[in-house]
Amino acid sequence: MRPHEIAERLREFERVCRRRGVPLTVQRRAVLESVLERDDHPTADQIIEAVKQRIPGVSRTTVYRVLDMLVEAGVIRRLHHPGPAARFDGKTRRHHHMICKKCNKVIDLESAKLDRLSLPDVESEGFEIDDFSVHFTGICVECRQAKAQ
Amino acid sequence: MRPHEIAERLREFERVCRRRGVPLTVQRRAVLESVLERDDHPTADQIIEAVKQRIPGVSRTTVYRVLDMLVEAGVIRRLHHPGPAARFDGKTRRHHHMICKKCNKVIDLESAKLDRLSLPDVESEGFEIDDFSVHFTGICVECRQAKAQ
DNA sequence: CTCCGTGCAAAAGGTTTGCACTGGT
DNA sequence: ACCAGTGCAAACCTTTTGCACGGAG
Repeated sequence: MRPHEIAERLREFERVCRRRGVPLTVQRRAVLESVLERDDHPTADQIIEAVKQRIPGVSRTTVYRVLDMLVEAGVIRRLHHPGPAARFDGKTRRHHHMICKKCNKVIDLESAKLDRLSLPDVESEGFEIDDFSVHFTGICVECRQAKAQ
Repeated sequence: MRPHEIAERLREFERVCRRRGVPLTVQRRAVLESVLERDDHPTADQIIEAVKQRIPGVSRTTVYRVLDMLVEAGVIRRLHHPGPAARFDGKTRRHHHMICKKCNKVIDLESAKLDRLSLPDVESEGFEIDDFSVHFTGICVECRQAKAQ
C-alpha cells in the first residue's frame, strides 16, 4: 500500500479509537502499519516479526489481541486460507482470490466485472448479504513450471 | 446425503482404492461414511466422534490421516472456514457459500446461475483455473432475529 | 509373506487465558 | 488517578510425527 494511503488509514483508525473511547497505543499503531505495509496476506507470526522492527520487546499476545481488535472494528480483515494459521488483509475493498492447490499461495485479483456480479436471491431465505468474493482454485505459474520440468 | 447416494460414493471409493493399489480398510470406509452422512461441514473432531460410533477404539491420528488421504484422492474436500479447525465436505460438485459474520456458520448455496459465471482472463498471467466458488458474507436468519430482539 | 495402515504417545505449531504491572486519556 | 492495555508464562486446541504392532492384499 502506498505511504499516503497508509497515512490516511491511520487517521481513520484514530477516529475509530476516539469514537470507541479506546486508547490509541503505540502497539496498535505499529500493528496496523505492519499489516498495511504488506500487499500479501501475512500470518500473525509475520506481523509479529514486522512489529518487532518497531517495538523490539513487543509480546505475541499483544499482537494477537490487537489483530482481533482491528478485525472487530472493521479496520482490517481476517482471511481463512489453506493451512493452520489465520491471515490478515489490510485491504477492505471488494476483491477476489486465486488459490493455488499445490503451494496454497493466495493471489489477489481485482476485477470490476466480477465486482458487479448479480447477487442470487437468498434474501428471501433471510440471509442478509453485505459483500461477496470469488475464490478461484487452480495451479499458479510457479507450480505449473515446476510440474512441467 | 441420501443412503443410495452414499452407497454410490462408497463404490466409487472402492474403485479409487483399487486403482491406487491401496487397501480399503474398515477405518477408511467408516471415515468416508461419516463425512457423507452429514450435510454440514464437520470438523475433524466431529468426524472422529461419528467414527467412534462405528469403531469405538479408533485413533484420532488415523482419522486425520484418512481425511488427508480422501482429500488427496479427490473424494472429499477440505474447507477453510472461520475458526481454527479445518472442515470437510463430501460434496464435490461446484457450489457456493454464505458465511455469517456473527456466528461463523457456513451455509451451502446451489445456484446454476452462479455456476455459469464467466471466468476472468487470468490464464494469460499463467494461473490455470480449474474451479471457483463464490463466498457471500452477511448475517444469517438466526443472528438477524437475535439482533432484532 | 510383505508392506502399508493403525494406534499410542509425544511433539509441534498456533492461539487464548490468568494475573500483575504499565501507560494512555 | 483510573481503567484499559500490555507482557509473561502457562494452558489449550488442533494437527503432525516417530515407532512398534497388526491386518489387508
